[in-house]
Amino acid sequence: MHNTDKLKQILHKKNLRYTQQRQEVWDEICSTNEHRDAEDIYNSLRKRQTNVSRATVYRTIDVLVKNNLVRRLDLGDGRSRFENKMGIAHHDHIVCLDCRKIVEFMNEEIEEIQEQVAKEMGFEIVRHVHQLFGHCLDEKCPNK
Amino acid sequence: MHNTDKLKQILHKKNLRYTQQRQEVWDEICSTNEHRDAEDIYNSLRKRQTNVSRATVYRTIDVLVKNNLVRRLDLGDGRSRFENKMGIAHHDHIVCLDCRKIVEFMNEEIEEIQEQVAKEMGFEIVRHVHQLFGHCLDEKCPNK
DNA sequence: ACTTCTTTGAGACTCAATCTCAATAGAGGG
DNA sequence: CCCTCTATTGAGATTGAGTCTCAAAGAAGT
Repeated sequence: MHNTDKLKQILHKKNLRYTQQRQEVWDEICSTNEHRDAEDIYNSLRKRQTNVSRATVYRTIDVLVKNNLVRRLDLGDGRSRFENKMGIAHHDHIVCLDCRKIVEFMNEEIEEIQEQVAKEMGFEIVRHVHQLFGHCLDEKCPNK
Repeated sequence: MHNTDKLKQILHKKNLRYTQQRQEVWDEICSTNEHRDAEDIYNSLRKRQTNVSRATVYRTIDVLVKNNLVRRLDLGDGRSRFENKMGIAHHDHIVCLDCRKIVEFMNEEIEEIQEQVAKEMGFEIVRHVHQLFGHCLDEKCPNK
């Protein structure tokens, strides 16, 4: 389904209005696979003459996150990052402490064990955070 | 080793000064195994007539975290929680979304797999965050 | 077009955490 | 015990991501 249609569909289902601003924010988020924060997204919009206010960027992102179109990433540095979730399989993240590169990983075994562990401890998991922080072995990375 | 001695030892090694305030903050953190934030710790100190300023509480916690006496926990709700790390084995956390109860877990298998995964992706892990969020099956928990 | 209700923008506000800087106080040496 | 050299402290200002307010603008159904 095209991005525009998907957005319209979801907004309609939730009795929310389809607006130019919401479309612009959604387009901007779909335009890359980087892990950007709200300020980055706001600035990218301004750079291409699309003036959506900061408040609206935040509000729209909230709508997209709540409706599962966008994923919020908290890497513990005090601001949320966002990634387009459309047709993207679940994954977790490895972050390089030197160059701040973010790489995605997914391991079915870990997913299963953590489910089992939670069950044993009397929990039903809704979501999880699994992040690895370390040093990448990339040549171009500083501290090499 | 007694708490006071441990603190003195570490401060000395780092050429930092042993002060009454640092001792008080460290004592307060050692006094329970709850996962409290800086404000909680600050308030507990005031409640027992120990006046350490908010800034000093934050600064002392930083010193303790950097020197591995205390662990910082970021559960994604906008404030850091802290736990005494002295003689405490590594563990991760499960959080109940209803009653905010925090339970600790540890699974050697997951630890090993994540190490392996990181290696395969060209990373050397320094630390990790692994948190499970869901609903506990406790009778006393709301939403039952 | 009319009406109703939602959304937007601009700036004020919140809140955890950090910074500033003058005053205070460890710690080692004499 | 005092001196000097620095580190530390307290009080309040500041930061910065994110949220709130409210009047004006704009969807969407009729």
